Amino acid sequence: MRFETSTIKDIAKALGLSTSTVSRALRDRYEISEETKKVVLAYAEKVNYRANPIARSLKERRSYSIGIIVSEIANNFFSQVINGMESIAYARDYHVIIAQSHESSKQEKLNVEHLASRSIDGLLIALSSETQDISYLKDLYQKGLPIVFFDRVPDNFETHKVIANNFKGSFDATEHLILSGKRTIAHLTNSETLSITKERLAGYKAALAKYHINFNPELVKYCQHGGMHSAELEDAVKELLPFKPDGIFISSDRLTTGCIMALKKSSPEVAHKIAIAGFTNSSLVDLFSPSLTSVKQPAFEMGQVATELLISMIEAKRPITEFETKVLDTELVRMQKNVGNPFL
Amino acid sequence: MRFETSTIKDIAKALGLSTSTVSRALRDRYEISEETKKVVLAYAEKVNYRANPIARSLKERRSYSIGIIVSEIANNFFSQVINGMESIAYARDYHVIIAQSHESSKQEKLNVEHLASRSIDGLLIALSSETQDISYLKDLYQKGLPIVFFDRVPDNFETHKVIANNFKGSFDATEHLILSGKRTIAHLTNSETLSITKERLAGYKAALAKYHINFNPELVKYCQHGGMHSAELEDAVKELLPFKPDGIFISSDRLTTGCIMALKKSSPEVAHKIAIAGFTNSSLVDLFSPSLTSVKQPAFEMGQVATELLISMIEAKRPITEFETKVLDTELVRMQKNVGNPFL
DNA sequence: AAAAAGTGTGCAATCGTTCCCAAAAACGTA
DNA sequence: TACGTTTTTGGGAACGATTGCACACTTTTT
Repeated sequence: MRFETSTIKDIAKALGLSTSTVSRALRDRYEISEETKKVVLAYAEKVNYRANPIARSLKERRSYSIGIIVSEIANNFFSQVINGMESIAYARDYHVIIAQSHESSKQEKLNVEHLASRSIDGLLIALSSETQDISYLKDLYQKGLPIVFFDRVPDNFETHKVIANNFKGSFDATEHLILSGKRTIAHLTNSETLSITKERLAGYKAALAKYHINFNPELVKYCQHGGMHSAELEDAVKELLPFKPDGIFISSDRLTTGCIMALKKSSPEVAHKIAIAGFTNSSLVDLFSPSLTSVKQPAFEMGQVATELLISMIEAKRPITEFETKVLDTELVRMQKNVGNPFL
Repeated sequence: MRFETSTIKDIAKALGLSTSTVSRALRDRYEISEETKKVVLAYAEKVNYRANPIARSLKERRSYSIGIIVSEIANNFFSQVINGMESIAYARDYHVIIAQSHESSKQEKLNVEHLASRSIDGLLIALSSETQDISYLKDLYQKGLPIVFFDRVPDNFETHKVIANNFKGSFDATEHLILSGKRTIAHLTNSETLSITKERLAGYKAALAKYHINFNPELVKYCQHGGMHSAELEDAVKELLPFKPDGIFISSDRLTTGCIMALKKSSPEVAHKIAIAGFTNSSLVDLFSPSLTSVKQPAFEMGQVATELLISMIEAKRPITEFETKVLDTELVRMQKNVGNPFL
């Protein structure tokens, strides 16, 4: 079960050189004669030499790999973010290791520690909806692991962060509902502890205030597990319906699709009467019935920006003291009236 | 930028033992006195010792990690497969590295070679729709890398494979369309070279034959890039419409959603008049309008089975000579008549 | 012509483990 | 007591790469 790959030693032996010389020729470092370099490179090419990244990692104490933690890859938003991350990472000769927390803080910690022990050079993480205690991340950070947060960020952690303009996205979506004549607008959202939850709630409230609509806390429902359990969502929807909302603003991808599903299942007769606006990056919204207004996050770009920041930290010569929080604008995609109408 | 973790050497020094002894105590191998073992384990626990997987990989020439190649993680089917793989891998102390081919054979090869150089212990792969030449996989396999194919498998490669019962799934879906009274049934499918394409086409043909409907090759459209380019899909749909199909059977996840989208975009007036049946593992089909009949693959289970087979290969004492191709049954989820009707 | 500076190469240590081999300790038996 | 056997431990060589240092050789400087 073992590979037969040629090593630097094999090359050295074959060419009658020392391993150091071969290494230098390959790495193109230090002064080395053009001639020997050419010979070595040619031979390396011939035997299809590939440096062993494991050995290099051990020696250099770094792995040229970046860890990514998201709650789920089966999520439009996150898979798009990951694609953005990959695009930058590959271009800069890093590769990525993806792990899923499944919205469990325990799983999250396990994954982070596993990645750390595999000598990742940096970590890109969106916190799980359960996560409260991030002290283990602080420890790792203090030990020298660069970390960049995206989407779901902690507020008591000084490092680079990349988020969407959650306040504005929520404000716009809520305002859109109001301008379409809705007055009893419910808000279905994620775990109360998440940064995105707070920011999106604030945007929702601000829009209500602008149009002098009273904020009713009973119209806000939190989902501790981010909609991972369908019962959680169905309960929330059930509790909202008695208030007869004419609009719902939903604050995350999974919740948005889950809510429509729950609505259709529990009360198909009202499902089409409630206007829905929600965060989602699903490319399939055009197919949904009832249709909805969606807030799209610049997911791909978010992944790119986060990765650029992380790599800059990794490759920084001196410790970084100034951190940025990049805020990217969301896009409001208004419901298309005729979509979902079977007679068109 | 470096971690301060304690090594086996540190423990040895602190306890006045040799590294060999400490290693043995930790690994629980060879004969070692209960007493020293206890002391070592206690101290290791105290300093929170974590073995360095990189060093171990180098020494043991294995990494306890499994490579996964799919065309895209932003695909319901594949993300579910990956979840199945993770579940088994983690339980058996392996971890997974995911890479995407984006349906490009070049990217696929690059990824595979990168994973191989990172000393993965085995590879789980679904071929890209572009892939024709798998000689590089054969090379790796011959050099000792265990490979298990799933979903899209080559026929000229002797190893374990896990696939869905594509013939039956297609047969059932096509038959369902026929039984709902459709007679001009088009077939939109993937690249002609893929195993799944051939099998699903055969199922489609068989169903037609059973009901004495002539097979018309012009009603079959292939998408070389698996629907990665929306133009490709729109063209295919446009070419099909003149034949006035009353039903379409679509053979992959991305194509199914993409086709409905294209249909709605190009000819909203007929979109709801054509009955659609297609392979998809989207959890959102209930929201789609027009609604459709879907063929669901046991994705999670497929991932589990493939991973179990792979790990059995990795851990096999002697070379394996008998290979199996596991075939898992699909499930037909019939269209719900009232779904998609805004007046219900 | 000798000293200084510059080039190209090899030696050997190192990263953190594992494991072969041998030495030491403990025990048993004659 | 002497010797063999078993158990436990330590020494040290790998695994494949990088790199500081020393050394040889060439070229330049004085």
